[in-house]
Amino acid sequence: MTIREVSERYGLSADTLRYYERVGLIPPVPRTGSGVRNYDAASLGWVELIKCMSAGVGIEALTEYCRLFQLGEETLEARKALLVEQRRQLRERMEDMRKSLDRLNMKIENYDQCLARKERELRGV
Amino acid sequence: MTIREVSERYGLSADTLRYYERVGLIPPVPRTGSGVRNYDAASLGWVELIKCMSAGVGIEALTEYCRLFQLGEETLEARKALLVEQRRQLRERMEDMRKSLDRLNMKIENYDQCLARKERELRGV
DNA sequence: ATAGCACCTGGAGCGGACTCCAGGTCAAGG
DNA sequence: CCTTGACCTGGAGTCCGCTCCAGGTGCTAT
Repeated sequence: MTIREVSERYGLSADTLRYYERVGLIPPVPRTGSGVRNYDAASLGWVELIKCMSAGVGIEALTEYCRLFQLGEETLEARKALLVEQRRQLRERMEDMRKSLDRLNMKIENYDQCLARKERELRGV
Repeated sequence: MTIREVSERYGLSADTLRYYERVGLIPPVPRTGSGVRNYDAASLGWVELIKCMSAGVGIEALTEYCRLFQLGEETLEARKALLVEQRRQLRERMEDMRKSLDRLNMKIENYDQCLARKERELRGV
C-alpha cells in the first residue's frame, strides 16, 4: 500500500506518516526495490495505533514503546510499565481538563442567566 | 500582593505570570509608584481563572475572552459564544483522549495476560 | 554610600508535533 | 526518448506555551 493510500485511509498527511517513521513512532516500513514505501499489515497496524494514541500519549513515550517492541519478548515488562505510567499521566491531564470543562460550564450558565435578565429588562421597558 | 506571593499561592512561576499579562491573558496588573506589580483581588481572580482554564482552552481564545471582557457589557453575547465554542472543542479533545485511554487500558490488560501466561509456563517447567 | 536583592523589560531560546521545501530519483505514458 | 507526476531525503520553518537571560531600576539594610 502506498503512502498516499495510507494517508487517505487514516486522514494523516504523507508528511506526517514519514515524520512518524523518521522519529521512530513506527518501525521502518518495507520498501519497493526503488525505495518507495510499501505499507504492509504490520505497518498499517502501527499507523492506526499511533493515530489513536497520539491524542493522549506524547511522542517520546510512543517512540520508546516502539523501540522496546522491536527489541522483542524481553521488554514485555518494560513496555507494560511504560503504558501504565502513560495512563497515569493521561488520567491526570484528563482530570485537569475536566476541571476546565466544569468551569466553562459554570461560566456559560452564568452568562445565560445574565443575558436572560437583560432580556427581561428590555421587555419590561 | 507581589508577583512572588502570587507565584507561590498559585504555583505558577513569576515568568509565567508576567507572560500571562504580556500576551493579554489577564488585564494589566496595578503597579506601585516604581512600576512593581501589585496584584489586587481582580488580578488574582484572573490568575486563578487562567490557571484553571489553561488546561483545556488555548491561549488565543483566552486572550480574546479577556479582550472582550475589558470592552464591557456590549460583549456579553460574544463572550458567551466564545465559551460555548471552546467547550465544544474541549469536549472533542477529551473524547479523543478517552479513546487513547481505552486503548491504553486494553493494551495493559493484554500485557497482563501475556505476562501471567509466561509466569505459569515458567512455574510449569 | 554601597551592597544586595527583588523586580522590571524586551528579546532570545526551547520542546513538542508537525509542516513545508528544494533538489533528486524512478516508472509509466505519449 | 522525454515529460510528467508521485515519491524520496535532509533540513528548515511554524505555532504554542512557556522559560531563560542580559541589562537596568529601585528599596533596604548595614
